[in-house]
Amino acid sequence: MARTRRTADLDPEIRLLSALADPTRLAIVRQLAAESDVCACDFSACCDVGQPTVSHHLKVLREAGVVTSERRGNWIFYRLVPDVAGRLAAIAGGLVPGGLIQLADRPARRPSTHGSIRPMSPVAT
Amino acid sequence: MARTRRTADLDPEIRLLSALADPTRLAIVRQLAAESDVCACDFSACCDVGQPTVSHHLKVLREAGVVTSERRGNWIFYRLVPDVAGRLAAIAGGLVPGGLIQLADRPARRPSTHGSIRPMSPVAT
DNA sequence: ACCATGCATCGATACTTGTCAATATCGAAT
DNA sequence: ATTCGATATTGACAAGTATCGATGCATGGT
Repeated sequence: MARTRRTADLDPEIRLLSALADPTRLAIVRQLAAESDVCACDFSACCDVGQPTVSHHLKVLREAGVVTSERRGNWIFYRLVPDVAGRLAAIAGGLVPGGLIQLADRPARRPSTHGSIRPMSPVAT
Repeated sequence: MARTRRTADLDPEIRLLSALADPTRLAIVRQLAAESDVCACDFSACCDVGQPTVSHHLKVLREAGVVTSERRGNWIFYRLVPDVAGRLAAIAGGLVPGGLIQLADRPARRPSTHGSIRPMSPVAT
């Protein structure tokens, strides 16, 4: 049984990463970054998938807080939520190796629960 | 039939995003960002999954170019590949709305060409 | 040589997801 | 009201994947 896999109730960062981790959706998002105001009908052209599929991906992006939609007459225009790049950059910032978010202290390079450390003599208990 | 869903042969950016878009793997990567040199055995503790599952996720991360492994005695230590944060930040940079990569021009806020949804040659009006 | 330990691999299983065809809905124009 | 065009929704299906138990394979200590 899968333990924690529900996409719905995950934290926003996983939602954001998941939303972007698909070729079609990344293409959509990039087109939005370039044009900033794109009709839904334009995506089917760029992404080589059918209309229902585009609609599905737009819904995923909407629910992940990546895009917003606005109806204008007969068609619907999409925009990037402004801080998407910032949110992604923040995740990247948290991954800087020697990072800014240094933890309190790092006792040593050793496995935690395992008696001793040394690469040479792990004497269990 | 799924059209383009193989994780294996996707472009590296999708690979990176997919690798990070999982709670367990993001936790692993964050611990690596904080400690920079972690024994595989420590991840099972932090992530609340079994050992084979951790091993699987580490493999995914390795194949996505996110981590490297080094055997030291009886254990295997993992590290973040240094430029992971940079690669993610680069993706974020490509998503800046008014972005640096502005396209030529945006004549107006209008759908490209209507009359058909499917990929077809744009009929200039 | 043998055994113990840490990690990877295999096989199975359940859940998730990307896709499409068909259909419904919504807004505008007639 | 009717019709038409643009999107969304539904239902179904195939492929992906996260997980686990069992097992295999190194490595190091006895």
